[in-house]
Amino acid sequence: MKEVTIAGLARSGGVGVETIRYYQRRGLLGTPARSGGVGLGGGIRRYGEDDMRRLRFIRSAQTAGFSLEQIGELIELDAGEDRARARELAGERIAALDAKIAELEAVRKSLRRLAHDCASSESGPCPILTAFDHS
Amino acid sequence: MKEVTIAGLARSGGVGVETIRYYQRRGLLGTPARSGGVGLGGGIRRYGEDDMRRLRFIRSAQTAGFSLEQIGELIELDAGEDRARARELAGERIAALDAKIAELEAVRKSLRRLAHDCASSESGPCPILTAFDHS
DNA sequence: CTTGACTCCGTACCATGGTACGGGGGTTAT
DNA sequence: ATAACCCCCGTACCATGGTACGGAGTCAAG
Repeated sequence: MKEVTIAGLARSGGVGVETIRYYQRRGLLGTPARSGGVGLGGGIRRYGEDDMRRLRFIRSAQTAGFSLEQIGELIELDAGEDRARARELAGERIAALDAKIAELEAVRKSLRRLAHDCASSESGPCPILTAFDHS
Repeated sequence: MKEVTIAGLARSGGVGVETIRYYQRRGLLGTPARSGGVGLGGGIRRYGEDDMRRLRFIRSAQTAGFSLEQIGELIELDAGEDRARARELAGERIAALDAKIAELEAVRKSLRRLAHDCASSESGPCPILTAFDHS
């Protein structure tokens, strides 16, 4: 069942070991019992498929623009099955994504025009540097 | 010629006074001489159209995803007329915007599907909470 | 000529999402 | 059994982009 150490888990998620430990501190990932646990300082923790799925979830949700705090809430919902709340969070995020995408598209459009104008006129001030004035 | 105090400038840009002062510390905005300058501590600084334009530039460029440091560079280019560098910065930003927009669109798409699935099935675990697993 | 709103400035603090350090011990191959 | 490498944990630090605090000076109105 493919159990790995913290470094393996980190690699599987494309993050650093310290990031895993950070997520544990934030309560987003659990800290498995130490195996081989021999007295002082004990052994080494082993992570399995569940942890990898959880980690992937965190990274995906993060890409989706959820903050770590919101991700924590999502994870708690997972236990509580509060579908309404989950949909609410998703809806909020979709609206925010729509707005952000529209904004970025507008910016990209004007930046493209500017870069083009700048390239096609060799004299005078570069329009990139003055254009942001008009909005 | 409509000169204002720092609070007026801040309002004109939709930011707080402290933000203006922060930009000054960062070298993004200048600090005009104090008018009424009477001895110890002097008078109050007045800001004009140039400052407002500069502030608008900063906020717009920020919306475009430039960091304050990059904005500082852009402002320096404004004096130096280095068109090639300006185009380079714009090109980098456009590429980054393209990537970010594509990413956000992908996320939005899956989130939309998920919210829909969650709404249309009233039993079992809400798919929002498990779906991020598959990518 | 005082009151109240505003300014100046330095310095400290905040949230977010990590990243680094260091002293300890564990595990594995040679 | 010794080196080379990994893990554990607490604590400190980092970048970014601000926000807050507090004492002192300034300015316009009443």
